[in-house]
Amino acid sequence: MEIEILEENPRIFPMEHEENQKHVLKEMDFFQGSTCSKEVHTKHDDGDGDDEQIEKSTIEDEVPWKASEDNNNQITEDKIVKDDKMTQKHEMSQVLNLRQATINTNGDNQEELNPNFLDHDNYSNDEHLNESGARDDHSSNMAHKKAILLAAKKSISSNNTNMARVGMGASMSKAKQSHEVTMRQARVSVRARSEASMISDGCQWRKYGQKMAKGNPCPRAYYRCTIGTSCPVRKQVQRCAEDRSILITTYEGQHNHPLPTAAITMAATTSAAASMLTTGSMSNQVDGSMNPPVFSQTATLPGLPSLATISASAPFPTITLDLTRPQPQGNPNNNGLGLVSPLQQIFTGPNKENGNSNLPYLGEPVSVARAALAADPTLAAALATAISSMISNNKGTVSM
DNA sequence: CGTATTTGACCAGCGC
DNA sequence: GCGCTGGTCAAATACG
Repeated sequence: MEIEILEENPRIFPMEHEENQKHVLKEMDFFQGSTCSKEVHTKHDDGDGDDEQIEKSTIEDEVPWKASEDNNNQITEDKIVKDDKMTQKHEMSQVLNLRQATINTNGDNQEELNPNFLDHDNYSNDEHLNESGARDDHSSNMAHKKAILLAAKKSISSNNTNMARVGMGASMSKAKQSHEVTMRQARVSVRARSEASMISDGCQWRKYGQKMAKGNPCPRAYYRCTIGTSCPVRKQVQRCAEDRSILITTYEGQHNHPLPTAAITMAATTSAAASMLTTGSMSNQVDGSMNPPVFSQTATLPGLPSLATISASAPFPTITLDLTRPQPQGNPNNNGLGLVSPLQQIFTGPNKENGNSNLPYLGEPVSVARAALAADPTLAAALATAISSMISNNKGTVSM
């Protein structure tokens, strides 16, 4: 798995904002008790057998995470207090937010429903929406989207500014261009072995293009996020030229909407890995400048010599996680995906032997997720999302 | 019929 | 300036 972070603040979803946390809490409450994954996964199949397989795999892959969620319902109060203490560490805030979103299933925050939540038109469980009173006028939103797009096109045609473009097409308003410049600087690349045409990350994507890239016989597919209204997040999917069993997924931009439950649940676990990657001794190995982030060299993440490296040609740092690489035999902490010692520590608890107890301990529920992570390369996408979120929250505290 | 995908065309950036 | 390349658009097509 390879993760490239090209900007200091690559927030896929700015969880540190209170409103967004409320979104998450509301969503978790909202979907609680529903059958796993049905409510958050719409059909992705285009009619052929392969994608049908993908859909089935997605549902099956959801199960361990649902189990993790259920286990979190039984989490002790002590553990919650333990989590509260974690909030004192700014660099741990993302983990806590995600965990709280996971364990808070009693609906305490229902009255705090953010009206913006109603703007998201792709939560497919309309029945639940109606029951909760949060009606989603899908057709109305689609008409609104089209109106916005038409306005944007008119704007760009009559307002030929010299604003710098960031690899975008021609049909974009000045305001949107400005937005894109800010939002699309983030980039996260994931390398994972997968036979599927696209790994499932809990989000909804719509394909908008495909190109043959130079030096690779496999076409590169372009997707955009369709969950939020005019969500700027894009992703590219391409098979590795050297090893076509490796799927390279590159995410770019920040989601402007709450993540679907499936993505949140996965991120709740994988954010632990993200935390490990973006905190601790990492700053010892890279340039110490705080802002803007500039890497002067390639660094190997501590404890993850074959999983994660950081490198960049300034000013864009690159974190590279490669779960496709084989791991040494006989390592008791090897989970098969290269998530050796430090990540194992996150999953199993603080390792007092090496003195590094600053890493987040997610407790027993995550052991289920660990198994899922070991068995499911699609979680790489969730990890990428989590890492992006973590790094955004670590701005100023993590040297990148 | 509405929505998603495909695919050729178009545009901008970049190197020569 | 020109050609190459990557990224996006949008009409055509497929699908449920």
